[in-house]
Amino acid sequence: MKPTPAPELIDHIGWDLWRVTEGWKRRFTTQMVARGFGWFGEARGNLVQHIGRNGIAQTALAAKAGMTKQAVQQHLDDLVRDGAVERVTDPDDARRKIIRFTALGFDAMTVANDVKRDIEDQFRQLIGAAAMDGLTDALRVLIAHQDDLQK
Amino acid sequence: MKPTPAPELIDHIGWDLWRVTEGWKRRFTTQMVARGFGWFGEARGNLVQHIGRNGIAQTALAAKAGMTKQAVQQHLDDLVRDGAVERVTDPDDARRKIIRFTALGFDAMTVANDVKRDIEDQFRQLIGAAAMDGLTDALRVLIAHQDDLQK
DNA sequence: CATAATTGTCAAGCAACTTGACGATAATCT
DNA sequence: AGATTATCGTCAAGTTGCTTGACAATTATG
Repeated sequence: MKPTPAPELIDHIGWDLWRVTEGWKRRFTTQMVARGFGWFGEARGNLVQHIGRNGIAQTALAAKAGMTKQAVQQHLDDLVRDGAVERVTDPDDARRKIIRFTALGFDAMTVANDVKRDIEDQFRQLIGAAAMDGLTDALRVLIAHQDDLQK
Repeated sequence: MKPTPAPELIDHIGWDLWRVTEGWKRRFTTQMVARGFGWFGEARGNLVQHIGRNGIAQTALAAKAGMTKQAVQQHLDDLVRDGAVERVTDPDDARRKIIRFTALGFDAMTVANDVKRDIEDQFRQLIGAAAMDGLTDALRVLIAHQDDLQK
């Protein structure tokens, strides 16, 4: 006697975005594990992508990654332990320590880039080249205006 | 002298997706707080959207939300404490407890739906109606094929 | 009716953060 | 110059959102 299955759940863009993003992350992590870089997890990937070719100081890295310096430090402890990056004291400022990729770290980044391209290609195959371009453009515009709609 | 082949970071779709998704979540949470539903946080929102109008058992809810029943239980403890849902023992099965919205819970869902629509409208204004439709379609296709590209 | 499965629960632990406090160093200001 | 102020990295502890493991109560199955 209880009909009314009623659509109480709105299908919203945020939910769609979340699911696709989760799918992307899951695939990326799976692929990195499969290629022997299992220590290159999700959180570390998000951090490590801000380390440039020439290295970066921890605090600057934290700012770029949008995390506290303490959070960054904890991830870096692990990354140093796994041999992906190294901490070098800045000769110009004894307080500062520069984070730089090791050879292993560069390898991981190269593989990560390959994986990203692979996933992107599969996306493109699924929805078509035109839709893929549209998707990218739309996301870029939204990102560019992220701060405008802060409120 | 730098013989580094140096893989500089490529701009990938996953990063774009992540940033837009984060922006969406941040805005949603901010708006819910502003409208007096600060207890309706991000994790709870993801869970609560699977509670139907007629309620649902905890284990079934966990399956829908893709979490363990223990994780669900912990969120429900909070939601019960905040008066958003209630646990009712199923008359047909004394083991089972049905999770149902209270009046406050329904209010929260209504407000949440409004907020979602608002954000969606702002997105549409930014990128245009056509691009918004394309975005939604693209995301839906990718979601639909999520399992195909499991590997 | 004995055994197995399911439901919810208690407990402990882990990952990815956070805030707070602090010593070492560098920059700025009298 | 010296004294204050700011910055950098670090140690410690707490929070959130999950996880795995164990278990009693209840229902389903042989």
